[in-house]
Amino acid sequence: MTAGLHELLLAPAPDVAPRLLGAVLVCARPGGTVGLRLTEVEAYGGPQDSDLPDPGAHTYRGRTARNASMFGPPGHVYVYFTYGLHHAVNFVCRPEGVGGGVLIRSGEVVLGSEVATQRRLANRSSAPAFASLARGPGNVAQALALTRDDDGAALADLGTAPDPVARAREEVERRGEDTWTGLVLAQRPASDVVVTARTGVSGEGGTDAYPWRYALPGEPTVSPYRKATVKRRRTR
DNA sequence: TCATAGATTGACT
DNA sequence: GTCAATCTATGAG
Repeated sequence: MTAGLHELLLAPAPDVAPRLLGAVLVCARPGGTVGLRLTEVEAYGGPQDSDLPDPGAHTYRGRTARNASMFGPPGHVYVYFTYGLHHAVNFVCRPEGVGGGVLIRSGEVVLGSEVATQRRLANRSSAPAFASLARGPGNVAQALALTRDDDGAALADLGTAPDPVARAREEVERRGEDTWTGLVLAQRPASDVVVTARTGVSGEGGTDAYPWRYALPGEPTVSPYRKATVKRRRTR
């Protein structure tokens, strides 16, 4: 028997993150329901989380209006807006006040791929390939239709199942058209996990000192590793 | 008040 | 490989 979701989310993010691989995130909305099997996540520590402060985390410099939900109770989502056009989704972990979380970077769409495709088409000229429906944090949020409006929303514990996709499908049947967000954990934790430095994080937080990016091996839905971009000075 | 960088993405050279 | 989309937070002036 495994611990429940909310118990799991009390642990430090680097412990929680690999355990979430293979879990299925379900976002039911009036416009359609999408289920995502998580294939790539990143851990972000809170300022009080350990002896190793995390300069790559939004919470590193303390609480602001934007990141407040990261300091809230675990088992909720933190959705932030970045680069003026993308949203990204985190699960809040650690007890209230600590400020840690796990960023959902990529996943395989296992329910509602047609809905997800339609949503992704809003920003593109052509339909994305199946594997890239939810590849990269911005695309995950778009496929699931998560925005700042969902920041702080509760994450329902849908239990642990040998077949999380089947379990998710059941729950969608049972709950019907209501708006809700939930997670089914995989009964068997991934035994083989790829661990790397975090993508797109500049400075010390993006180095091997923080090997907090976790992915399932051989999954086409995992985003390619990118170094943080070095922004050049604007020429005018 | 202004400048800069960012847990990014898609289009383009 | 480069670049633009342009919100949010921070630090310098």
